[in-house]
Amino acid sequence: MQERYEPAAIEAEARHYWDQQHSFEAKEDPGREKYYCLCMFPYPSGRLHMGHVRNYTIGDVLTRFMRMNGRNVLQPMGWDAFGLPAENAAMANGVPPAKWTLDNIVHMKAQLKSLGFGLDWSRELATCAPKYYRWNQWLFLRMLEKGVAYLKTGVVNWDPIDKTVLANEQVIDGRGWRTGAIIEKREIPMYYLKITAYAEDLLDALQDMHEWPERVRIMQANWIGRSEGVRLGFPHDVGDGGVLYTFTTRADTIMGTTFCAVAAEHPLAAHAALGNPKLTAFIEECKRGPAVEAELAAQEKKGMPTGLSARHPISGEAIPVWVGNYVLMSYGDGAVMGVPAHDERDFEFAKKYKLPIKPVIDVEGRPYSTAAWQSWYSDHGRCVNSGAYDGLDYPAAVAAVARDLNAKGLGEKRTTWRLRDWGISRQRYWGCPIPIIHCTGCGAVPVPDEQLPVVLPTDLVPDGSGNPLLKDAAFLNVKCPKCGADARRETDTMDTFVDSSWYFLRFACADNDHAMLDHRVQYWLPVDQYIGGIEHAILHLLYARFWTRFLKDMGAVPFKEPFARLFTQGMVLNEVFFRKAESGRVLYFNPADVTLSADATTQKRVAVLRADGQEVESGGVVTMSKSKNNGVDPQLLVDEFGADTARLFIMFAAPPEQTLEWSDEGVQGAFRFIKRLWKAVFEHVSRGPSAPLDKSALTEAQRAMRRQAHQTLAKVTDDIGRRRTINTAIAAVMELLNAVAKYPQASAQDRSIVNEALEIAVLTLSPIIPHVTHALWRELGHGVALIDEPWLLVDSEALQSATVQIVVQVNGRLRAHITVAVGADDAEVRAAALADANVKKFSGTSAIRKVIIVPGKLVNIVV
RNA sequence: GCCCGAAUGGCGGAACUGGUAGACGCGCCGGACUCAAAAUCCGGUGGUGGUGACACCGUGUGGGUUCGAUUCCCUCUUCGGGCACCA
Repeated sequence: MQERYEPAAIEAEARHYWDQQHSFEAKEDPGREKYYCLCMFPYPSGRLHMGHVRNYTIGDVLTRFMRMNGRNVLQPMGWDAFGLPAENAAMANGVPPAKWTLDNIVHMKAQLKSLGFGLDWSRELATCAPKYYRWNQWLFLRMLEKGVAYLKTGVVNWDPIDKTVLANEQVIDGRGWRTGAIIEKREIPMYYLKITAYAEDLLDALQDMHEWPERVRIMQANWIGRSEGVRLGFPHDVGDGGVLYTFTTRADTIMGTTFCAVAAEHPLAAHAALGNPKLTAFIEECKRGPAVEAELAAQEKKGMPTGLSARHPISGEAIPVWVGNYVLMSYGDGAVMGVPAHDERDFEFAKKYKLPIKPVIDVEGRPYSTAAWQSWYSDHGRCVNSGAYDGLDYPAAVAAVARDLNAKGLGEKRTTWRLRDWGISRQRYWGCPIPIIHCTGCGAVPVPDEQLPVVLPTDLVPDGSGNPLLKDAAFLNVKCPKCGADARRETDTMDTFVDSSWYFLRFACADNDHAMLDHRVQYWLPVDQYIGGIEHAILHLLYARFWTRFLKDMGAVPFKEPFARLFTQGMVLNEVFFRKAESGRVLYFNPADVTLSADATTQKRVAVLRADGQEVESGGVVTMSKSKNNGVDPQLLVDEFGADTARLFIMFAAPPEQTLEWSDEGVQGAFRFIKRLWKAVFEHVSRGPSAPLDKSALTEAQRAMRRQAHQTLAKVTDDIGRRRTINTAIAAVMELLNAVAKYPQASAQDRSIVNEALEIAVLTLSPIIPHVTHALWRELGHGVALIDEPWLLVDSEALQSATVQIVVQVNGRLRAHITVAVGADDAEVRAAALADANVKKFSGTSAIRKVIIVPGKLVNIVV
């Protein structure tokens, strides 16, 4: 065995072995239990970043672990290859998005291979390939047939200079990122998918998904946002008269209503604006406002009276109608009843515009003052100042109000959802074409199945001025499939979330050119373990759940939940550095090109771009991403220390579920540990083979060493298999190796014990650092490659111990440790604790009031 | 603004079901080896007081429950993720 640890040669050799053996090519085998482990596929942005390495290492650890535990594993990989960055790169470099994307895939695939991930590359897919996206188109047509896909107008960001639609990300402070032009909003026709039809099932099913993190289930439930409340109507005489409908979950506060507020897009607002230039201007201002909900909600609440009023449905009192910039047209009926006394937003609004505040709920007699908002004002309580409802509690009051409204034909109990239908039309080139043909005679005609796929041209280069497909005659001009007349292709493409809503199914049958899915889906799916960033907790995962439900309804798959178990890895963060040009355009600089120092006089931190010596601004510590240019290339680590060190380091840095702020301090430690492991095995095998262990003749020291080895095996098995805390698994093996290094080897039996401990260390580390352990396992004298070995079993005999240490507290404070026999009864433990000198000192002469004994662990003496 | 998380030594983190706070690693300090350095090995390392045994303080803030709270409840602060066209 070679004395020096040389990662480059060792890693190449191990990878060569796995390639030769086709170790990771998965085969359907109905006789074996399958394990489908999937990491969210990457966007091919150019190079891997640490977030990718973290994600794929977690997946690889679990895959290799399950494989050694006897499962037939599948771990595939593909590319989420459509999207905006390719168009941006095209504009910057003049290269077609297709070429840029495919080049990136080549590079990133080589990087993934160099990290030793056990991926089945025979199933590789890219969403930008016609053989993949034709099935997007095919399924979209099925959705159209079933009315699940439909056409409706939607609002987009319009850049008036570039005459193009911008993504939310491309709008910075209300201006276009390239032009600096003030962004307008436009309404255009778009295709929507009726995810709301599945809202109830998507919500209810979450309750049984115990293998998903609770926080994800809570986030999805809140996103779907089921609200039980009352729809209530305020009759009015505007126009020919009508009813202004609002929705509330607090019908018990109905008698506290002092105004109504409608969205700027509400018909009543439009009516009131006629001949009212000030209101017209306000409505225009609201409509111009931000499209993004976060900005909308954060902006100052503004309103303006319409001059109209409606009648309170119970009291008949006149209620003024306002336009409010915080009212969303997309939720409920686009109008709210204003109860300032019991809703914080309404309170703020009423204060600002001097509207009356009328308390109608008494919360356990707590005082009410209109001077300032108190947190309990929105709590449930009993109705007061509410006429017939006085004295009723929340459920009784809501029921009574609903009943009364029902009798008047002005409302009823209703369930409202926050979830909206999914708009999938994008006015972009680099995406999956929507298979529709526009004919002046026949309208929007679906492309017939036999003409699929509608192939996206790959040689166009966008220039920022609109969708290049609009200028591509060969793509644009077609004959109408219905009447044969000259017609025009739809140039909108699909949201890239469509691509990622079913790729996990396609890995089962990526080679099938005749059908979207086939029988192999039934063997491999659902995904046993899905792993990806917490940032996908809502959108991607919800869309995939919806898509799978549609496929089930079609009879294409036999299940409705695609991911049996979900693991959400924490984000890898890094500082962002940027400069803002006068045009408003923002340029990001990679942290690797920035030098930090402290200003000599002010001691304030200064960030300087090395290339030009000029200052850059810091944008805080955020997720590593292409768009913020704050990724760290893992290749630097792989080149310097090898893939095993890179993998070990990122797994040891933090628990996989936790956010990780990037720092490479500690990489040396990971490298040092692998070297120590190598050296330990080297020294052991240099002394020649060790004899089989004789378990019947062990000294106490030998027993202790064995106990630690098997405790470590048990801990690693549990940490990887159940807890998914790979960091603590590594720490446990480090402790074992420390103990082995200190263990005196006097006899042949000692050598056998060390041999066993080293085997446990090498095998348990193998999912994490597969290359070096592959080599070490062979050096330890095994003929079978480590990848094909079964996981080791804990020897329960080795875990046994005659005594146990117990902690003794006096009044909850640690005062002593005592050692007692395993299985000692409470009286013995109590006597031993009370006999301890330090315990006597602290309990003194005071009477013992209570003794709490936790068997095998702790004694607390209360005096 | 709303929803979801997080906060523990100089740093990353451990403490799994309410029971020894700081495992493991980094860094730092001291020592061995070396002409020297690197590498490696050994020892120390939360703060304060004490020669010492040891004692007191200590898990973002303020409160609460408990024999006992990093862990449970309430409040606030800061940071991160999401908010429907970034993926």
